[in-house]
Amino acid sequence: MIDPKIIRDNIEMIKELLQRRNMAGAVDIDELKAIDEERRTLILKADELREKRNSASKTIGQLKAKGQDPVDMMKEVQLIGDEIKSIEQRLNDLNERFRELHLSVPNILDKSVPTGKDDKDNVVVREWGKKPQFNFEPKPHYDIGTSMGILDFERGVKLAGARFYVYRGLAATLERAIINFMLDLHTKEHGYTETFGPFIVNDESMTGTGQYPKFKDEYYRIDRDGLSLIPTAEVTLTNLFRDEILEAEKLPIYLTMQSSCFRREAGAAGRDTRGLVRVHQFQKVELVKFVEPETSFDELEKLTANAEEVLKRLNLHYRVVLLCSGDTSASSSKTYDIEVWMPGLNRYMEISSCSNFLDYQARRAMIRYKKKGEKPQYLHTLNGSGLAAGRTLAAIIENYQREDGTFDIPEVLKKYM
RNA sequence: GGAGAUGUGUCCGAGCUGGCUGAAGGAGCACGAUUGGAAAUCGUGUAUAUGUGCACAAACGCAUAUCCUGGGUUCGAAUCCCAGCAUCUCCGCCA
Repeated sequence: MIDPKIIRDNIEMIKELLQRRNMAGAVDIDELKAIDEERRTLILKADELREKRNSASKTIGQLKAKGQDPVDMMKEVQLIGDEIKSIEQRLNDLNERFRELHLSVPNILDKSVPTGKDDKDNVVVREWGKKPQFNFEPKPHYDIGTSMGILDFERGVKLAGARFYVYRGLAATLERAIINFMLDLHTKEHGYTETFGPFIVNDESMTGTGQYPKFKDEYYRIDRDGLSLIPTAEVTLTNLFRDEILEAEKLPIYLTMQSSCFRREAGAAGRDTRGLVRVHQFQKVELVKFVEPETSFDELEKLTANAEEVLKRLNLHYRVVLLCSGDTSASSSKTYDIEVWMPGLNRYMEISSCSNFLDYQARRAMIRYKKKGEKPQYLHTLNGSGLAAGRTLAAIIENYQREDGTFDIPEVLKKYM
């Protein structure tokens, strides 16, 4: 959520924002404004009536204490009560609709974000390493893994359906090694605190980070319990401090957590269907930061660098892409994607996404901080993958492959095997 | 899953035979007085949200709401009723 006062006073700016984000029709800003105005007059009205009722009730109490029985006055106040009740009912409806619309308004974009329609308009900001050269035709990871007997897609389908897979032997061990390596790097060298929490969370948590209410179709929800499987540990980590006021001295807070991530991938049918690239369950090491507002863009650069460091140590060629206005997610004000080179697929593949949400999530989730002697204010949240483990496994298989159909283990992972 | 108990401010803790209680008392914290300095002592202050006033913002004023959450009864609810949630105890179950 962005500050409702900003919307109130800058209708045109918000409309422009929707244009740039390629979601012009997605939110009815005029309706939002109209509802906001109506609810404010009703709040005023209701408050005035309550004031009247409070003072009248007080008088009634005093009169009764003196032994009188002010029947007329009580009748009168009862009518006020009825009026309040009907205003409250209308107000409830309005507030609900207002919140619905308000939650749908995307975040303000940072000035540095290029205007563009989709991923074709994203801007490559840097590259690291170079594409490996092979004196044979490099194969995709799923062919290598399947023929080695370490990736089993058929049995994944048998167990759970399309886009599920099974790791056997080396693949399972290697992914575990990847996760441990990444966690060690982020905790021992980058200053993150290793955290572990629920993979299943309630609706408030899913709303706090922006998954609900708009994108309900993309996640697995257990309706009888009102709980959802997390699509990323960002949900668990960012909601840790929901409805809390943190002391300023505790900031910044850096957290990392490994989790399985569950996504329906609705609407992605037919895209990247093969292999480990797009699946319903994958493992990921997540990075989340809670910071003071003035520092959040510096923190974004550092966060992205932390994720890049994983690829550098694995010696995998990658590039960093600044997402354009149309490709940046609604909660984010600025996002860098890190894309690793996949020789077998012959393209770059997103392996991390690092975003600065400003106070957008903090406002939804009511995460604030307080300096001594000052009022509480919303802090800024950031997150990034550090990295997606399954895709890292796929990248290693493709980049480290040998002509004989097997692959090497990156040097830094050997001690984890 | 079954039975019972509990749920008040930063914390402890009164109130719960309905009105004068945003909430006694204590602790903590902040500031001030006292002191050569400190302890002790004394004084003052110590929530959040929303709306509104001041051209805006800050500060401030006013109003409303908040005693786990949501409903209800009542002229009026922290106090009564209902539902939910959480914690604790006992039983059941279990990696």
